[in-house]
Amino acid sequence: MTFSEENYLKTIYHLTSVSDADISTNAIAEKMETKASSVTDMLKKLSEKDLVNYIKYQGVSLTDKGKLAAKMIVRKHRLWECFLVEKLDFSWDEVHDIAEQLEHIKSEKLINKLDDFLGNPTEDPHGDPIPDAQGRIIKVEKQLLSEFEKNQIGICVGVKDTSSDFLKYLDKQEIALGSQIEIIEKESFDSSFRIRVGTKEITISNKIASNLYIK
Amino acid sequence: MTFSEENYLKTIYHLTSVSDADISTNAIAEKMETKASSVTDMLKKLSEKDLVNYIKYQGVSLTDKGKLAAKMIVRKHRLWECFLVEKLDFSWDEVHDIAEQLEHIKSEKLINKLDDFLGNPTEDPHGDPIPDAQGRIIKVEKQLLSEFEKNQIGICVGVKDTSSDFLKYLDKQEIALGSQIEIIEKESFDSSFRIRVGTKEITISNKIASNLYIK
DNA sequence: AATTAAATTTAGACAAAGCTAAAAATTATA
DNA sequence: TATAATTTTTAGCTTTGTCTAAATTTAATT
Repeated sequence: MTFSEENYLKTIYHLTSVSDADISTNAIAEKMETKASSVTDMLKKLSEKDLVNYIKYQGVSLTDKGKLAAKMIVRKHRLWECFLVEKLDFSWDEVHDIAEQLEHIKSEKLINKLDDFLGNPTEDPHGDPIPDAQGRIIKVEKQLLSEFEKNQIGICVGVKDTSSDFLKYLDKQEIALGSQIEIIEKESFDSSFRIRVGTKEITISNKIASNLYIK
Repeated sequence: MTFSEENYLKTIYHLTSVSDADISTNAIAEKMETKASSVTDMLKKLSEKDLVNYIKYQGVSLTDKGKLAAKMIVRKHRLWECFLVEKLDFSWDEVHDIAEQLEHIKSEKLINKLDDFLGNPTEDPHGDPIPDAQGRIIKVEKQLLSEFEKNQIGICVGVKDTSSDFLKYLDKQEIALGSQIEIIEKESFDSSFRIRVGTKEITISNKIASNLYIK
């Protein structure tokens, strides 16, 4: 499997986890910052290899084989992210691009040994679940902070947006995985939130609240 | 720089370290298991980028820029090999192919952090030197066991051949880096050696002795 | 020195993965 | 429902890195 094929599978996998329905050519093109015509070419190729179910003009979905392959790439990506943060002391906003490269290294033995070396983590540094060697995922039920009501208290367990900008903002506000967050006030005018993080009180926009997972 | 370009640079670097003279197209082709015509194409490209000095029909050598680039690839390869052996518990005969992939990961920060994580090793699991971040190499003077004479004693500090077969043979004979080796007898007929490794006495062929570095 | 052999390069072709522009199918709208 | 707008696909071109076969240059040998 080529790097490019792997990237397409991963993208389709991620898009599927949001929408459930078949994925459109344009959606893939947009996510991958490529052209629709390139996507069409690749879908034919992946279909040929039984990695996706593809019908012209109708969109695409992963076959079982494709889904497992995608999960293995996600597994690698997230395990490498753990390695970078926990062992090499990278911060959580720096690891994505490097993991994007490392996820394509081909060696099952390597990834399973890495898994053991890291103590078989179930989540990556952004709170996303890590599939095991069989592709099984432990789902943690979690809500967006934006769906919380006044006086509710929860623990930050993940981020939806993993962009460097967002993660650096969180660092600045001292919001990390494991932080306790309490809703003090919900401003009805702009849907912003007054929250307590640890001992500090801060105001965050609705956009921020819509990208924080709480349990 | 593409994977392919990096592989050519690395190959030229390795060939240079043996012969010193300009490298021939065929030598590169043979080492890389590709065709001479493909090599010619790539040499033009590398020359265009000032990574090699290339004159038609005359052979090729690395420029300073090319040599530094090659050293950085070798640095990455050998640091990753250390990681695999020391942290993930791979054996020394398993790491080459995986490091061959990992050496192409692009991130200076990553490789320098990995270097620190490993305690800034100066040699890889086969006894080969690891260039530092500036490309400097600590040269250790070492001899082939085959050049030793009767009654000489030394420590095994490296292997010339790093093929899995050879390394497994050494494991079987309990010869490892750091093993003390004493020449008991040199058989003039076939140039084989009777040696003492630790407490055991064994006989090894000249081919084996020609691939073991001793200090 | 002439000829043969070997090494090297050139020319032209191919597969992968991308692109643009045009055609076709689907969806939305008047 | 007919037309317009959007989406998707097709056709053809480009680049990278490879190949084969032919041409050229260098080296070896008579």
